Amino acid sequence: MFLGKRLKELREQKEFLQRQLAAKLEIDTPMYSKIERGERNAKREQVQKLSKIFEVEESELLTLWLAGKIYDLIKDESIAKSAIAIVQSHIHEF
Amino acid sequence: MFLGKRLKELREQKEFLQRQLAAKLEIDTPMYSKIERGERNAKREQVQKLSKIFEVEESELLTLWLAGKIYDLIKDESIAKSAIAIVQSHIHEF
DNA sequence: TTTTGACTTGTCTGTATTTGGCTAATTTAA
DNA sequence: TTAAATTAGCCAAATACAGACAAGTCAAAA
Repeated sequence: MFLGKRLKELREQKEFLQRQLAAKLEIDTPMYSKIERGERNAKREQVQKLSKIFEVEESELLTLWLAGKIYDLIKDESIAKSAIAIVQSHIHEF
Repeated sequence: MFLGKRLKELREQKEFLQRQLAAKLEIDTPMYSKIERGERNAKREQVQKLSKIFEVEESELLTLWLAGKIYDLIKDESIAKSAIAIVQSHIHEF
């Protein structure tokens, strides 16, 4: 999973323990572990907190987080590519 | 919304009433109305039923349905484009 | 101008999914 | 072999959502 992989990188780089991050997010360690492995989805506010803790751009982590949510939606769909193409053609309006 | 717009087209083309389709899906008319206007999400099985009723390819409607779900996820996100780009680069593995 | 029929709006509720906590098991490091 | 860190599994609380129902709008017909 996109976000989890990056969180693990950052955590190891900064030499934090899962339980320390869990404490900062006010969840228990197993829960943090699940987020890191992509077994559970983080909430938006948690991602925002994590970007502060790790001192990276909020948009970096939020992008990975959103990508993961999209991926969960389409991962078992054979029509995934065409659905994404439709969305893209309507996104240019932003 | 993608699916709703197409459903309305098909319904008008075949001259069905909302209440007839609602009956076939075993939901009430307001519910069908909401699906058509994109105020509510159809379930996968409903989309499949509708493709049979309207005699169109199941994949056509399912693609629109999935596109709508993706769109709901990203519509308020400024980072939508980059998140989609990430997903796309990982989708080529199918 | 009433009535009728098609569709929409708003609200409520039961169900299903999500989120998080707890305990136990497993892995890793010393 | 311990001790610490991480993961797995299960249960309860919180949340989201499909669907029902009642009441509304808007046409066109009577």
